[in-house]
Amino acid sequence: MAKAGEAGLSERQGVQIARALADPRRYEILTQIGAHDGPMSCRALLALHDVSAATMSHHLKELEGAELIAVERDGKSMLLKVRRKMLKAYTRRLNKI
Amino acid sequence: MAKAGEAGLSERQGVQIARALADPRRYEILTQIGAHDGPMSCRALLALHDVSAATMSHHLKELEGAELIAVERDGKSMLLKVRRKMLKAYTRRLNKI
DNA sequence: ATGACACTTCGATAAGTGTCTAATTGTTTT
DNA sequence: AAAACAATTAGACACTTATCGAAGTGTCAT
Repeated sequence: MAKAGEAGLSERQGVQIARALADPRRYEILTQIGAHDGPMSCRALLALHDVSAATMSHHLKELEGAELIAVERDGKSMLLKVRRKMLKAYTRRLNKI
Repeated sequence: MAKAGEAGLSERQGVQIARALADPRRYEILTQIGAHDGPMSCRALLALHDVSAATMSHHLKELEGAELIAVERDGKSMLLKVRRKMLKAYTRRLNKI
């Protein structure tokens, strides 16, 4: 019996993750959230990318939609964390090819 | 061009692989080549997809450009194989996030 | 050589996407 | 309440891409 965390991704999830990872900026954003010490804010990411807040918001929504990041809100700020279990599930799928 | 072994992927390779995997049809093509017993031909793939030969050619070029498949020619036919080392290198990169 | 087969290339098109500015919503501070 | 701050939404634009049909290239069979 497989553990909950090892369940396979749905078709839709697979596609959404692949799409989310396909944009270089989004990939970079993901690595930056991952490398950050503790949850990262949208503001902190904006300091690292020369794009408008609207564009950043769009990218974060894609990453959240793909469930590659977890988003919490703390007052005005966002708290962003990488969902590594999701990444792991995705790579497991790729390695089955 | 970097080898797929233990060496990391270049930035360009990472982006190209992610993009290649982001189209559902291309992902399916890749799994079908992988599931096939021995090298697969373009013709065999065309039997599985309702697209023109031109479109299939385009997708195979993307997969080849990303180095996700190896392409050999045998007379009229193509011989397609999955380059699993490349997939492995890509998943290794993702799991480092 | 002629024709059939297996792709490939070209030009076009419709749909998708990354980006912006401007306007909006929600939250904290004064 | 008003101003400031953080993020979102809406609408627009430029660029990319999945797709096609048609014409081209290389290979095998007759």
